[in-house]
Amino acid sequence: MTKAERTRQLIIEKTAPIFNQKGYAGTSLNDISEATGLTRGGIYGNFENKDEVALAAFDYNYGQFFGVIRGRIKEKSKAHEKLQVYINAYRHPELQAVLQYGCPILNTATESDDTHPELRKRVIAAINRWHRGIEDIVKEGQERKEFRKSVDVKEFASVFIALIEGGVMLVKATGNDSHIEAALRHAKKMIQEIRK
Amino acid sequence: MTKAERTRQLIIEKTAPIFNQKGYAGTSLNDISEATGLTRGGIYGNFENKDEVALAAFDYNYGQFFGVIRGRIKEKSKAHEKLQVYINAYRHPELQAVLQYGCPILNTATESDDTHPELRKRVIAAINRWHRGIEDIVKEGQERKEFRKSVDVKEFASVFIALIEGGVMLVKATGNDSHIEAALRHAKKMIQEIRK
DNA sequence: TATAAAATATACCGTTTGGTATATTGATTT
DNA sequence: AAATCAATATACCAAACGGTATATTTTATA
Repeated sequence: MTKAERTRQLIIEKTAPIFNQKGYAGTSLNDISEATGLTRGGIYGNFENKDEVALAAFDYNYGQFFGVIRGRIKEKSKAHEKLQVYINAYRHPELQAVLQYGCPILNTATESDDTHPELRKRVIAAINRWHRGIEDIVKEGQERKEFRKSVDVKEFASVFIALIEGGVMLVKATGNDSHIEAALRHAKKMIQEIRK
Repeated sequence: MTKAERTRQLIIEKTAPIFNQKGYAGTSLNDISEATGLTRGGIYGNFENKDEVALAAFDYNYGQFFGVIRGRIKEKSKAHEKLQVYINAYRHPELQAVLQYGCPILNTATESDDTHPELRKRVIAAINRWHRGIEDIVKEGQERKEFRKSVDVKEFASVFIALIEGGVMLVKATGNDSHIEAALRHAKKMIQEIRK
């Protein structure tokens, strides 16, 4: 790992939380400079422009989140336990840093959908992978006869994600935990209801 | 209505969609100037600063949305029909303009929660009023013996809102209608399930 | 250890930012 | 129609913006 590669990584790690907190438009090069302890030269020697930093930061945030999730899912054998991982994620200590300023997918989605096509592409890819991940778990559950065959897999995944993201929005905005607790409790019920 | 009052209203109406599209940090005074056809003088003669314009714009967007919703709810007599109004809102032509760039509550919530306390206050107030509105409908349904007494009213409202907002996020980000269709279909099922 | 190459700091660029003092226009009243 | 006052345009400000050319430092190679 060369010096530049390490610096690039440092820039990503230090700015990722800032982009998640302040958004793309709200994060300035001064913010980036301050957070990394590097001057403009150090940043532009490793990234072409602010866009590239933002894209890499989103990828990092996304990767952090699903890295932990994937790891926890692998520990589980039953499909309903794997789905449950997403429900427990909100309270998982390893994810506190990433989720401190809200879900990066939610935050980046709402900012980029009408303003930043490149960032939006990444968001779409992230959502699709998350969606497919849930689909796969449900399908697996169906094949093992753990879940009913009648479940509409895609529909389940959409509702499951919408619930979680909606709950995150409500709790981050209001500071009132009861919102996400309600959403997650409902998601749990959904899992129970598709079990045979 | 004085000239200044009309101008103030014009500024709000013209900038409200822009703030919803580009966000607070992403909307510049040039944007405001362009959209209204006014120069800086005309804007700062009617608003103290950019913050005031943004706050007024949010209130306007919020008011537009719930104005239409409230009107439609009044037309309905049964509680389950009133809840259904929220589900149909997404496709209501009168709301197309407001929802064109996404839900203002969702957009403003994700941007302001860690950056803009004043804006966040408005968002919280909006969410609370929405939440209470749903609570009241469900309570009314319980009193008329249309809904089960066992329903946790607050919990129902949180899940209902989370579903809708999560669905809006997914459809706006991906452009794939199936997400919100799934979320709204599920919300409809939730209404059916609390009916006696 | 001298030298070449890579990585970062410095100092700057033009543009855009939010905001203001003042001149000018438009409306209202006498 | 003149005078007055409210409302908007003009012209400007300092600061912050994203970005770049070049000097300097740090690292790796010979």
